[in-house]
Amino acid sequence: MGKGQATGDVMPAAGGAPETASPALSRERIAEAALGFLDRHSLDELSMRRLAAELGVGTMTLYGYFRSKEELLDAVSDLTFDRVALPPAEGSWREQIREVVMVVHRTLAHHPAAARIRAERPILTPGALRITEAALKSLREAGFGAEDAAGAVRLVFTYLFGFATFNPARSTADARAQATNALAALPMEDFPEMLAIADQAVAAMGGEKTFERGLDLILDGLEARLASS
Amino acid sequence: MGKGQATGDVMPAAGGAPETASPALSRERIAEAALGFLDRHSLDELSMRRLAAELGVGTMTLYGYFRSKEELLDAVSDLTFDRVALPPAEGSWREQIREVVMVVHRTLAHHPAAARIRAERPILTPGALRITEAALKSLREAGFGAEDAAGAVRLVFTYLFGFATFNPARSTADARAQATNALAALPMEDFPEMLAIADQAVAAMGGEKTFERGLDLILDGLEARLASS
DNA sequence: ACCTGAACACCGTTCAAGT
DNA sequence: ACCTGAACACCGTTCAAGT
Repeated sequence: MGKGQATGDVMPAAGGAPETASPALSRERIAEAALGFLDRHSLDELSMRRLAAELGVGTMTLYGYFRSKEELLDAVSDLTFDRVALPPAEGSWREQIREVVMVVHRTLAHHPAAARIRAERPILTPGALRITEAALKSLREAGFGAEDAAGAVRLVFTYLFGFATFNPARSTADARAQATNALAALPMEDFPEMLAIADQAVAAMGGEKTFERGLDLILDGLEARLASS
Repeated sequence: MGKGQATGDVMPAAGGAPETASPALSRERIAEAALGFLDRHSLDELSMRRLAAELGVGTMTLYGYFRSKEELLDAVSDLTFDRVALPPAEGSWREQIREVVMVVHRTLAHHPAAARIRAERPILTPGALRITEAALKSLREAGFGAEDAAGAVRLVFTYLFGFATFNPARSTADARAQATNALAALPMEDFPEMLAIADQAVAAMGGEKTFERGLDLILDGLEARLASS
């Protein structure tokens, strides 16, 4: 499926090529370049024209490797998740799930566009499902039923992608300042609760600690479900 | 803030105007039209040109009401959340939170684009924060500390928007068939767990039951947190 | 005051052609 | 086999003008 369509990653005329010479194009190399672009710019800024220019080729050259921009973005998504290195399955089921989730979380934090690409399109490629498979194995061995395990995986997936998409990237000082200002502008009489905990509300808007606290709460819920079955 | 920039919703020359005559333009009426468009089409399909055409005005007319497409989308988002009718605060804190979450969930399910619009932009308008305020009130009265309450609200927000964005809309038969096929194509030796529960995995991909099961698990986690503090 | 066409600087993609 | 410019049908938005 998919990846083998490239022409082989042979360097052109091995030997004293100048450093500016680029290796032969391939689906992989183009997807790689797109991923690199997306780590530096937003998804909206990625265009076939800009990407081609960055690779030093004509725009239409890319269409020799991908049928459409959508197919290219699918490849970027695959590349991202193919690279996730699964942690060894050690410790309790809770520790195992936690590790898998954190590995995916770090990937999404490092490649902010990866989650966005996936919006409304399901993830159904082997490279990505391999991660689901590992989580499922830990849960089933711990005693979760088929339905509970499937629901748990889905909940965690929704949390991972939701967090990556709807929390200010890297919770910049800028985003915090903006939020603080917006809250300060609220009328005290209509928003007593929010204003009383404004500091904590702004802190909870993003960052590692917020992610992990939410994850731990979900794991608490899973633990309770397991105990009562 | 904002909404009062319109010129007033006066009908033009009240009287025997033909039915095709449209009421005077206003920020509200344009945002309304955009929301209607988005309920029938995807976010990608909304363009200033198409929206203007649908309203029977020139494209540039819209720029007399909104400085940019982004500002228009913000208004659509505001409109959506302004309309959420908060349920009466009755019953236990858990019932109260559950009701608020379900009301927002129904809104997002009815207006699929609303969540997408919000990706990476925080929600900080009074109409939306009013919902947060209600949730916060229930949690604080129940005894949640400032940090726990802020974290709970954030977790629930992430779940709501993550679910709306990353689960196949309305879990159509089409999406299910696609998922079933993709799973059936996996090699049995690499995906034993996934294939053993394929039916449940596909069922968990979307739908009301999946949403509510995830929500109840989060509420279980919150309950445990409250009990242990 | 309110509305707008033309124009500019972009898009993704088809097509017919270049080597 | 691999690459590509021109062209088409779109975008959001600026500007200068219309009533």
